[in-house]
Amino acid sequence: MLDISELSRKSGAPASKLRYYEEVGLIRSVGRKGLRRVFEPDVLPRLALIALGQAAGFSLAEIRGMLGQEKEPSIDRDMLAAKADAVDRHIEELSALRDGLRHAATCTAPSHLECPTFQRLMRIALVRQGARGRGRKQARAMSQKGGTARGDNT
Amino acid sequence: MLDISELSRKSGAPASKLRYYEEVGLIRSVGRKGLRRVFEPDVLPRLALIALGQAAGFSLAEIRGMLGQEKEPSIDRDMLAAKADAVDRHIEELSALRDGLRHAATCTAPSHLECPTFQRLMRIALVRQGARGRGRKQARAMSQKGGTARGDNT
DNA sequence: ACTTGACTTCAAGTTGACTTGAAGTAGTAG
DNA sequence: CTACTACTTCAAGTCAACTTGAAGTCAAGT
Repeated sequence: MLDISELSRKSGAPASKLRYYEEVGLIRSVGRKGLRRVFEPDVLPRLALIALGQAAGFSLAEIRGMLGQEKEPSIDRDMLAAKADAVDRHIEELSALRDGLRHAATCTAPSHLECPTFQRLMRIALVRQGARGRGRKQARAMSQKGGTARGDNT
Repeated sequence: MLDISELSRKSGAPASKLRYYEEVGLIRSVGRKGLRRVFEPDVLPRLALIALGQAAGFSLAEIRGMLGQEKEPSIDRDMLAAKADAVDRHIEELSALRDGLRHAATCTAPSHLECPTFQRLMRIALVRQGARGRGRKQARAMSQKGGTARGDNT
């Protein structure tokens, strides 16, 4: 059993974050000692899991969905596989970006704008921009709002 | 010369975003026709460049720094190379994550918590969490705030 | 000349993920 | 028994990157 400061120390997350996570249902404390939360040690791996999900680009809401409220994470395997695919696509995009950046760094064309590689990059960038639902925040915000997102004014 | 709606249509970005970008100094309009902004066509590649930077995980502030206010982007090549390296590190992390996710999706260990691969994943996640300045928003927020970020309450 | 509709400004709102601050409480050391 | 300190709650603030809304303006078509 851990109190919040121990958990904070061991996990590296500030106490405020841990309280927040509890508040939004990502972790649970198993009781109180006086006022103080008491955590089971298994929240540590769970926190790691959460950090993992974030690193992979998922929102806390998505992560909560993936982890469920069970004690044992019991992650949906199809979900996981789908997420892996999503990460993979992200990686491909980033690879293209990296290549483009490297090229741009060494390119001697008079202006980047005239460099074909740079132009290819731009196309990639535009594709990304145009892509909906790629797991970033605006996309989610839009989907919640219901999507008449292009019209600037009525 | 383009007006904002043409630019919006061609770039795929809503007009509000374009106004916002101008406001924060990412793009410039070269004049007005009546009230209406008039843009030179070269803001199109510039917008692509901005989208590119975002895709690579940079903040608009960073991108503004990279692009400078010159008309010709004139990107600092060392900067670019450094960014490419950063993207590369990000890719490596994501690759590990993807591998881990895939494994987790097919892993038959009684609980993920007991699976060694999953544990490795967690270590990666914790490393990521511990790493400062990895180019995401909190990191930036911290660096601006000046960093006494661990102390929960004085 | 007048209407129209696409633009304009400016302030305020939104979202996610937290942090910060004030004010209160309780286990523990002395 | 009293201080002390580390916790507690709750509301409010922050940050980036935009979006939304209200109210105004102006160029062009009829």
